[in-house]
Amino acid sequence: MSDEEVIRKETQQKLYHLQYKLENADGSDTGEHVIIATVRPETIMGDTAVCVHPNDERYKHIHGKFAIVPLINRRIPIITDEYVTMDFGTGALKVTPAHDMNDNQLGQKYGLEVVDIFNDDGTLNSAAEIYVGLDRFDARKKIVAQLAAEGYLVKTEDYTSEVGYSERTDAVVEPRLSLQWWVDMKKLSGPALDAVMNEEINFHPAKFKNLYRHWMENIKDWCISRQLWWGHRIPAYYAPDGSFAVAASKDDALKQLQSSNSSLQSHDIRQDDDCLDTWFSSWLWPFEVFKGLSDPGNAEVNYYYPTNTLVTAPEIIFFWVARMIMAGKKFMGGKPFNDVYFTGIVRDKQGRKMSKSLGNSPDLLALIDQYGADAVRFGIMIASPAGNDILFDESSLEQGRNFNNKLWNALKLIKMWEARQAEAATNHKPQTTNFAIDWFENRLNLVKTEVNEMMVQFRLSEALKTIYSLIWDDFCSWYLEWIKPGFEQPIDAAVYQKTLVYFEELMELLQPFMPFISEEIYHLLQDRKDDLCVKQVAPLQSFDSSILEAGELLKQGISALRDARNKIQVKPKDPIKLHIQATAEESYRAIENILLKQVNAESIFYTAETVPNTIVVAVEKDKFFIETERQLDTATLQAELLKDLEHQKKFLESVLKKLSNERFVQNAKPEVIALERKKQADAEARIKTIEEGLKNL
RNA sequence: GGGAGCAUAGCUCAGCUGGUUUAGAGCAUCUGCCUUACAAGCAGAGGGUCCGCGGUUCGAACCCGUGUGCUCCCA
Repeated sequence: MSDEEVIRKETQQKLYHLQYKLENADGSDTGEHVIIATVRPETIMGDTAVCVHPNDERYKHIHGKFAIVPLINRRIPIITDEYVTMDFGTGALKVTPAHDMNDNQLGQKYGLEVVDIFNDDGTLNSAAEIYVGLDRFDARKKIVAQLAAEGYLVKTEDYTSEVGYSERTDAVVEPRLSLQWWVDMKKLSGPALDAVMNEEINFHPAKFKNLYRHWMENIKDWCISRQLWWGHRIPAYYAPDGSFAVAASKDDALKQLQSSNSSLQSHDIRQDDDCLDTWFSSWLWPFEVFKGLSDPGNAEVNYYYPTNTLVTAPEIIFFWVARMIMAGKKFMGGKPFNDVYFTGIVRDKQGRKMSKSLGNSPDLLALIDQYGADAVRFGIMIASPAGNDILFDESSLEQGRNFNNKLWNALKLIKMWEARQAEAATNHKPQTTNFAIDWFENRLNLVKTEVNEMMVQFRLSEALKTIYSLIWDDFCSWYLEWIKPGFEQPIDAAVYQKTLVYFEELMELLQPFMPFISEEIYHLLQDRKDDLCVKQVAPLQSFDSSILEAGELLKQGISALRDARNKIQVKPKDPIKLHIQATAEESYRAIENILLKQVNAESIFYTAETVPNTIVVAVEKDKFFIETERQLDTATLQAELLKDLEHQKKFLESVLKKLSNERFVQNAKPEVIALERKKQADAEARIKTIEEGLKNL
């Protein structure tokens, strides 16, 4: 059984002090004894040495002598090793190589005999010589009684130590030696290590390369025998004399064995009872699913191998990923896949792994009922960068649900326009909003490029965040508001058609993350015969950054004016008059209509001078003057402006400090310096604006 | 015991090659809005000694060293 399945528990035991008679090398009695302490007196029949620490003064005189195991009178050597703890028990250790891991290592080091005294069922076998057939615990009682009766038991004390129990049956685990099959890994690991270190195979995230390297450089041989009923039985066959053959069938094995012993018959040979480790079949998976090993070079394996991307958990890098790479290199002569994407483990809010015994796994179907399948996908994906565990929290599912709702409402809005657009053709003259269309088209192309880059790099949660923000912020909060016609006004047919196309393209981006709602909206927007889930993605298109910059100016202007309105408590319904002192008036031509509508201004004037009795707002290098009928609370305003002024001055100071540093100017890249100069100019302009604003109050 | 990783806002986390207006998102908080798509919403705001210390650099959340705390893996 696996070490993993051994549960160590503090257990109350008895420590028995037993005395072993000592003999000289020539077999004569020394008249002395050595006392050992043990919790498992029934294993003394497996003892093949007594070990003491070489520096232990108490035992120096017995080095090289022999001890006699009580009851069975086996003569065993006294050996010395620093492994022995002098102050535990009596400082003399009985060595039982067949039934203790550490003793086994000592046995190998000193070439000790191995005497296995147990049967598979925990009863004593004939090697024990006494109490043969008795259960180990019954034997313990009887042996203690006999040792006491015959004067070998010197002392008994209470003792607590860790004992291994079976995870499944809670039985005390008895270490035993058994015959197992192993794979020599050193021959396989080299090419597999190189493949990952040379980035022939790419790990995502790459941090797992370190872990992989350490494992591969310190690789140990692989025990592939498993004492289980279910699995592939080990294809090894044994002859009565202990010789063996590994073969695909019993007949083949017999033929092999007959070459050295022609009298062997089929009924003489016996197949190994053990099964192969489950990973021993799993490591064949990338090619044997296409019969790449059993039917080499067939059309399927030629087409599919190497595969693209393995998606798996970091905890099985060693068990599975490394071994698949080794098997691929060994049996196929090449890597099994190009990329490996490691997902995180979903944990509960307290960071615990989800498990049946803790009962902390969420009911996925119930969550899907509650939030929707797309919302559950969204909630998990938005929170899981590659290779990092995620703490499961329903609030991200809620975010997904709200996003679904947002998408439906955007669809509802656009569908409303469908009808009004039809009416529009006759009487009304539609308003033009070309800037909004141009801007969103470029914005869409830019974000598509970014998302594509992220997908190539397996930054999936970042890609989803980017798409989410494109849809919610850019499309819904900005674009739809910009093109939205006035109350019961028609929409320009061209704008409407463009909007349908944009919405479709957004659904195309979203499809891998939220397949259901994106497909549904795709079909509801326009009657279509094709399906989004199998649609070929259109090639990326370039974008015009000057239009994007104009869009940024527009957004900033709107936000700054809304913020100012908020602060001076002018209600959204109260109109204002807007005066703009612009460094470049033409940069406002395309966007002024949208700006006017979005900040509820009744008119826009361009001015070269400061406008008295207004509130000043700085946007980039320009100044916006808000003229309003409302009575203003100048005290709060002044405080706000002073706070902002302070901030800007500190900022300017830090920029100037950098620029006055000669070494910075000498060493930094020109574009970095240019940026710092722009920061300086902007900050100075803003400070001037704020100071004028203060004067204006 | 061996190894790997993590530490950034109240919470959960992004921040790719050191320089992008003295750090970003979601949730939570605060202010104002039941505005004809959406109150599961809209418009704004506040909130950070980027774990401590030392170093490299013109420049550090990011690179190096060290300490502390936590997590995972060990055939």
